[in-house]
Amino acid sequence: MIRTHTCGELSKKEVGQEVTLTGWVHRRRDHGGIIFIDLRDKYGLTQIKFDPEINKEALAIAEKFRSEWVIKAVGKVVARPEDMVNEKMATGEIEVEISDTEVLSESKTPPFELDEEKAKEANEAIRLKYRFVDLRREKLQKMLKTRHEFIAYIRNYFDKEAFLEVQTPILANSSPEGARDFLVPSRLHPGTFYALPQAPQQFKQLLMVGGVDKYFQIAPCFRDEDPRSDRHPGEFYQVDLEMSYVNQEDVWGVVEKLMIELTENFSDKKIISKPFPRITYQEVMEKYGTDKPDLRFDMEIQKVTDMVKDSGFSVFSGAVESGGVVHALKVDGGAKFSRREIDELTEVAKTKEAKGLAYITVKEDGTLNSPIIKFLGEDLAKEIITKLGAKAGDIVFFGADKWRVVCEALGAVRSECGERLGLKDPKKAAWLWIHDYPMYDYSEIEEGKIDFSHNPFSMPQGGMEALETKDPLEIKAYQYDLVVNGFEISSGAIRNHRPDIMYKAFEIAGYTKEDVDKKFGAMIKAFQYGAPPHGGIAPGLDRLLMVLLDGDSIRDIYAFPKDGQARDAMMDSPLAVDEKQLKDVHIKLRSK
RNA sequence: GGAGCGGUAGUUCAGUUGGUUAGAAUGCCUGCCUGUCACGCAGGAGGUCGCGGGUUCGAGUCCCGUCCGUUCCGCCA
Repeated sequence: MIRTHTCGELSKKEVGQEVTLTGWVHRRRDHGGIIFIDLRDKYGLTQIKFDPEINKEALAIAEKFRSEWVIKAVGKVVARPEDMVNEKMATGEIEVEISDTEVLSESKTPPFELDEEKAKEANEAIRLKYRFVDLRREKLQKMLKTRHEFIAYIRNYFDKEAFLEVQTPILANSSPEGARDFLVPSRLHPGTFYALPQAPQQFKQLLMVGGVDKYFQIAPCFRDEDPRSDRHPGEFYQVDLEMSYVNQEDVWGVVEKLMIELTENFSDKKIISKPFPRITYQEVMEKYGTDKPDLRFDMEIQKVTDMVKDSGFSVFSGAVESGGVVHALKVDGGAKFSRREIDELTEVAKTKEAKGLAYITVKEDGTLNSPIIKFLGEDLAKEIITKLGAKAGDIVFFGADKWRVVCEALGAVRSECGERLGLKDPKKAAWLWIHDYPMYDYSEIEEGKIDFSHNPFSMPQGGMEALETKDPLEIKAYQYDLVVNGFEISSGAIRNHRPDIMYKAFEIAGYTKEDVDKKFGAMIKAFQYGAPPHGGIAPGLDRLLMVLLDGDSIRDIYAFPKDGQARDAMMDSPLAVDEKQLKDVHIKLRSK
């Protein structure tokens, strides 16, 4: 080693020792005759001193040092004078008197300041371009370390639980359901393509058929979709797992225990409820208007359809007459929302296709204020307010439309109110399970057509009998989600391992036997050779870390994140490739 | 693909009803300084106000277009 110690470890114990330190010049304080430098490495900061009485040549070299130069410095550890101890520094009791020094590597002036105490964080675009510099900052060093420990913890957990980690192929097949694939052209087989896996879904199920019994993988997943703040473009990681001979409870048990441990070991958040609450899809949509509710605060949506259907207020009664519902959301302390804020909340509701947002405020003197009272009637308004338990200072929002629109619009308003009223406490973790997802739903693409509402590989509740006898829209699947603080962390299911039930399930969604054989040939074939019942789940590693560490963006969780356009600003990818490379893989670009 | 917000010094930002030579902090450079620790003091360099067009006597400021960034919607089994 070039160094004898790191910049984070020297203390009074080493006083008198001759040491060699290496690192970046973090800050320099040149007093003319004497120069102090805070030398930085991964481990910390140490003040080194260049003194003409110790060594004039070293001082002369140090005069040239600038920010972010990489240097080596040899000297003696000395205790600082009593009144010169720096309590803010871990190594603040000592300093090193340098007798010999050397430049290992010069640095251009950094494109942004690294000193977090001195400067605000630079724009993300410039930090991504110079990620190798940005990574030196304490915040990102901490992220890398935590991510490493997080993954190590997970691996150890599953190892102890007798799971086997198996690497599944990165070059796989395009999957017909789901997100857009990343395609990889085959050179050996002209005109054919691999696809990067959106998830190891089929492989892990095949591992169950292959007798692995309990599988997990820190699995890279690839989806070619537009990014969001909680969705890293292109690639991300899942803690993928699958177990044989299990029911929902078994999967939940394994994952819930892990999530509790991860929350408690890697965040300062207190889990609101253990065991995690379990809510059906139907109930969560009606109460919270989303299948990823933030339960750090209560604020439940309530049904008022029956109370208002004969009110004569056309917005309400009209919605009911055309098969819709009227739901209400009471917001404690919401009466203080300004007209402008209510308008903004209305815009939020409109993003979920609501046409508007009716409301009644309860003023401090208990009287009601609302543009809809004259339509609704004073008495009915009071009755509703009383029923909902609204008191002075509260506001009640109403949604009147189709069931889904009302649920989702009020759900979005609920979330926004929680945000505005400061109810999303960063010191809390509200986990919950959502289960009993519908197996089918009306297709969003084709009017009237029935399609899988979630994962086509899920086992329908009631099995073959349900498929043959029930209204498809009434059939539930053994399908579940895991949510924390309003983020969907994971989806999972007990899988359909029976070829006959599989064909039937796909038939209802409009797929023929031939379609299934063609698209899921390997899996359907495998299920004909003795497939154990199995199920699993796949928590998103990056999103989970982001939530636990309170990151603003999923990009904070990666060493080398893509930018908002799915580019790597540092490597400048994606790039055009040589004509020869294209020829090798039998690709001809369409001329522009 | 659609909508909102933004683009001024290396960086983070300010810039009034359109009005002289576009500012601050920090960084950078030079000089001074032997106990600082976000050292201090003095001086200096640094700007295609994203780009193009328009209105105007005059545009960083107003209008149109465009590019880039960002958030949200669509999309994400």
